Amino acid sequence: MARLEGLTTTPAVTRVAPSPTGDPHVGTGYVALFNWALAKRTGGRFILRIEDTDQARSRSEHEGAIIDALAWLGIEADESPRAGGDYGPYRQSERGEIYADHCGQLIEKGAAYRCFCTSERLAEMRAAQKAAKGQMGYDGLCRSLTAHESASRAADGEPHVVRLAVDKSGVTRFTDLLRGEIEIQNREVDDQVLLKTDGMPTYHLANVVDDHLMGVTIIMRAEEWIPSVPKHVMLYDAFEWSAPTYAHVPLLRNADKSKISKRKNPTSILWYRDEGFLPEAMLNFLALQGWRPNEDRELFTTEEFVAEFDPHAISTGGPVFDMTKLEWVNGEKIRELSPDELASRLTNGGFAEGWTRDEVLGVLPLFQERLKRLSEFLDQSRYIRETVEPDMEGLRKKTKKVEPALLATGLREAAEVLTSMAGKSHDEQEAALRAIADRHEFKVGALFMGLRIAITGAMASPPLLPSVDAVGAEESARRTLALVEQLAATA
RNA sequence: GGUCCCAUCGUCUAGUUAGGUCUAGGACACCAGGUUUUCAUCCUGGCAACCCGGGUUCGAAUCCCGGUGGGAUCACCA
Repeated sequence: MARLEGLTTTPAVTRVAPSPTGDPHVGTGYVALFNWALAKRTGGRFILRIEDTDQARSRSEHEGAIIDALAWLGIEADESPRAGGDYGPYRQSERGEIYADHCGQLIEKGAAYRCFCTSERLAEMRAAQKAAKGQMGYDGLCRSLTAHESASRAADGEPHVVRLAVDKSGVTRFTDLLRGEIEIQNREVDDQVLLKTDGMPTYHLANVVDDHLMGVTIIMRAEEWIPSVPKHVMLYDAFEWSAPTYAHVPLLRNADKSKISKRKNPTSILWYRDEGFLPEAMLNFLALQGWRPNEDRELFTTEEFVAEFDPHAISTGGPVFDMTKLEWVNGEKIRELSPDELASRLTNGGFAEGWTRDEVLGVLPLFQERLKRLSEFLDQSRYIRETVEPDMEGLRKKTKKVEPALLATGLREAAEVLTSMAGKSHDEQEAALRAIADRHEFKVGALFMGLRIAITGAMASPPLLPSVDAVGAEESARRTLALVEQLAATA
């Protein structure tokens, strides 16, 4: 496609510009990671700008949550409301004068005009356009106002917005790094509102002014913005600025291919954190949605990603968010961690309530290869701390061929072995247990399954003898004898 | 509906820029087998795709055109 030489070698100034209107969105993380990686790789700057011009929906607590969530992923902005920087403020609500001033320039140049139309008139106009199945968009009524009338009505305090004066003839072309040349007929472009009645800019104005003033060199954002690029290009032209490079990345999708949404997928980064997904797994997985290293390899570290990332290589198809693959990546990353590190993550992340770090470390060998999410730890390890209701039905199924009385006898003897041989090697213990089954002439598997269900409660559980160690020999024997009684009671 | 974007296994993708090396490669998932007292891990193998139709060409997954399908967008939200 539109290959840009030097893109990965000249310092890039990139940005992510979330709106603080909800929980930190996984899509924000997705776009942020590409922008961050390019800036980092090229030794440029990565800016986190808060687009809070929608005063009704923006909430300040979301701003902090977004910055924190990105930091959790390992994405730290060089410039942001929190980090500061030379091109601030980084909160659009604090840049009102800048927009007003630039908007004034546009009006003077004739590239924008005041519009006094009421929302009622706009609603009627749209209804009529819809009924007539005609072209949608502002009809340009206020565009014919004389400069004098426009200025004096504004001076009288009449509420108004400022609109972009689009030349409806011709076509606007721009190049997208991933998609090549895109052209849109100007008649399709609406006289977009640039400055709202409340004096705040809309996205279109704010975004262009800020990106220019902050020195942004490449805009990587979601593809949903493609249709509005002509408006931005017109603004750059009107200001006589040169436009940055555009790269519209695909949208993350639900299983039905629609744009990823709360209803069909967890979309909050906080949810993934609280479920026990590792930030490095999350980042690896997200990067995989459209990008991959040169070799056939899907697991990589954040450092490797940064070192190799090239925006040209992002694919254009919208990737379906696959939780199963995320879990696989997470499991792999969990297994890569040192037990020490994993124990820390478990305790610090609140996934081992009631356990000390050392206690966790002690039993970790039983669970490290079994965890897909850190949140599973408590459930998987429950049997170690408390008696778990044994799966009697499972036991019956697995020991069908053994005389119940015989099995009971075997289990009683096994309980005896567990206590008498406590502290001996697992090999010796196992040999003794096998001898029991052999003596009574039934399958060793049945005996082990009985013990397993007695001690861990379930048919599928961590290795038996290490579990006995973790539970304690006395307690294990007690649970075994309890099972024997339960067996007799139900027989 | 208008406009724009996209289109390789169920899913993520390699291959498309410079057409042959592609009887289309890898990974997840799934299935089968091995290791294991269960599960998990690990190992081996298997299933499985170039949306359709034309054209260009000796040759097309790759280039062109037309369909079809999916998506996004048409706000004083971003």
